[in-house]
Amino acid sequence: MQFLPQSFYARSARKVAEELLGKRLVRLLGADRVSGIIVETEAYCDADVPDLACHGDRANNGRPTARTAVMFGPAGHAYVYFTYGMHWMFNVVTGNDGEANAVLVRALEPDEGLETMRALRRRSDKELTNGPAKLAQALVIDKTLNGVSLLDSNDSIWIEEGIHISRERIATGPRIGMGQTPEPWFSMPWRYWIRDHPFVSR
DNA sequence: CCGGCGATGGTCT
DNA sequence: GACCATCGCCGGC
Repeated sequence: MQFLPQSFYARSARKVAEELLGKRLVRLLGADRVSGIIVETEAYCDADVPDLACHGDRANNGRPTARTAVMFGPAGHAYVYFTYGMHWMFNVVTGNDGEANAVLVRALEPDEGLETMRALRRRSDKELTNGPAKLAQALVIDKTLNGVSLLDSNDSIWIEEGIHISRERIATGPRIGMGQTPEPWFSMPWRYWIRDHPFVSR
């Protein structure tokens, strides 16, 4: 297996968000390998740029809280948080240790473990992983994975090399769900996706 | 099939 | 009360 090295993650969130497109997110469930190709991401708290859309900058004046502590830790770890009373979101920590940096993985193209995903999601195939909470459900991602390392297989979740995505196929735009977030953060084009891909979330 | 809308309901503010 | 969302239901094409 080719685990992405820590040096891949220890860069700006925007760079990592763009380069995660085409990589393979793998979850090991017992003997079952469940995986998908990453097709949509969002950068939060990019290095040295204040980001009021980001938990790490919005909460507690940019200081860590119990919820956001992992974001401030070393790159290459999972930041998993809970929202809307029922959904888990999977992020990867990027940037420098001590700074809040992360990339939200918003959608996958299912690859391995289709039968497992179908049993977990109970939806049509195109609805298996085309949204951040959907892919968390399809890969059984919850708070028990908050803070674990993605740099080896010890915690049954990691990211591998996948398929190459040429620059022409990458689209960018404002992030989803900005709500009352003020400008300029509301419109910052820190969402990345594979153009016209059927598993992108909207 | 697709878009709008209300309900959902834990955690942190 | 807001929140990095989804689902079921309703109307329309």
